[in-house]
Amino acid sequence: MTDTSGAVIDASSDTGIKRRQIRPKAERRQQLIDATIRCIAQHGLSAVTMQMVTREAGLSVGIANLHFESKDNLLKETLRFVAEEYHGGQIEIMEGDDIPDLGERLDALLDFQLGRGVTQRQKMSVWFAYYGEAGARPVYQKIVSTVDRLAAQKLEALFTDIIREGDYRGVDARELATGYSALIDGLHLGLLVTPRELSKRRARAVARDFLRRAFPQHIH
Amino acid sequence: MTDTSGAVIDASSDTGIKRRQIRPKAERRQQLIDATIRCIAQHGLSAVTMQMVTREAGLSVGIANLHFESKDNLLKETLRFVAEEYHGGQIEIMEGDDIPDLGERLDALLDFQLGRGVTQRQKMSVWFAYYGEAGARPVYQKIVSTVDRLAAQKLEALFTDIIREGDYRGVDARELATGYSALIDGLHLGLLVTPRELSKRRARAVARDFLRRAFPQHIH
DNA sequence: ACCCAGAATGAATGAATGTTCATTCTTCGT
DNA sequence: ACGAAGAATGAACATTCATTCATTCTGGGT
Repeated sequence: MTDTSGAVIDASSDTGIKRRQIRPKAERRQQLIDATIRCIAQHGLSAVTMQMVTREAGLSVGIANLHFESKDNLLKETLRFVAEEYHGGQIEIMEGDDIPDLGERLDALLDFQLGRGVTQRQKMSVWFAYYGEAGARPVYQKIVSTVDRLAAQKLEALFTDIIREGDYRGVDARELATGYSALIDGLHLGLLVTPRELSKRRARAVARDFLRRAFPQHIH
Repeated sequence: MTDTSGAVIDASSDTGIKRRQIRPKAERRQQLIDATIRCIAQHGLSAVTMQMVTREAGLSVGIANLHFESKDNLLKETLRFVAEEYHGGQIEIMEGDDIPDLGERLDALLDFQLGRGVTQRQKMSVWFAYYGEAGARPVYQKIVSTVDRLAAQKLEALFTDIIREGDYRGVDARELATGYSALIDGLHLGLLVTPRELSKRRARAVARDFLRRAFPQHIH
């Protein structure tokens, strides 16, 4: 067997022959999810095969059905992981009291949403691959909307605090939160599909502009 | 042969047996593209098969490879059709001098973008199905970005005119156009994935708010 | 040193799908 | 009325893929 992935885990002998390793279930699951993310990003959701994923993970084909029941389930769990990572990160920033200044907290949120971690092409590809199928797959809709709703509530709460602090008039927190979320999603799309036209730098500027127009005292 | 699609075209005899019809190439192509759109919306891009599409169109499997060379090509042409329909409609409104008032023209644009025609779940599903694959398929990226760039230019031009007319200060047409486009994309996403949380009505309100904040004299 | 629970493997299987092409059928010009 | 051009058909074929499971292997417990 030729190891094309180059991911030799145990190179105890210099022969390059990969030794079988036994690892706990949780670790293998994560390993497979990570490999799935890379495969979706590189080949697209519709082109992903089990062989592709398991080879990317440096494992055999049987293992995927051992830890996840089926391909469908693996894809579902991968979406859940990405969704929770993204929304979890946002929520942590929004409700975290480690940043007392509300303006700075907004900045941190923006940095997270359009910064290194999330905006990596890999993660964005996965994100939108699922969005694309969501129209036809209620399961995906449910996974996304569950975490999405919580994040939306936290954002609304943060905006409400900011509106109170800045005594802004004629601004509806809920509507503004909806708009901001949509704007961020749209910018992610732009970064993914037309990276030539929209740099990450400019995307950040656009998002900051939106916030500044709404909360001029909090964003400089 | 049982006709499950119920699309009996020629019912000249009351037997219900579908008669073979010969139609010009262009018509069949459009028929197949329309069927493809419906299939993608209902089953998702990754689940679409040639059998599914041709049955939906009420035709035989061979016909698809007669008018398009391959499945890949059919999907490509379908994307091109949807992209041109959407962006073409926008551009027509933006550069159309049949609406002299710039504020009204903005309204018309918004109506088109979040109105009946485009926001149908069918079209949105198709739109985002391709976005999802765009990360891995340069062909899709190219098709979308080509029409996208033109629409972005027209929007920037419209905004520039409005800024001049309203004498708005501290507003950059290009940046605002990027933001508005992203906002509309994001709202489409919300309508598709979380229709429970975001109604079409509210999406329109959010978009109007964005425009009002930027061009208060033009949007009431 | 030995054993065994269960983790890991990958060849085999069966189902599904894209594509081909020999054949049938329609239409239209003459 | 006739014939030819080419549109339409769908059974057949080759390929690809998800899933299974008999077998092999590993590492911790005794």
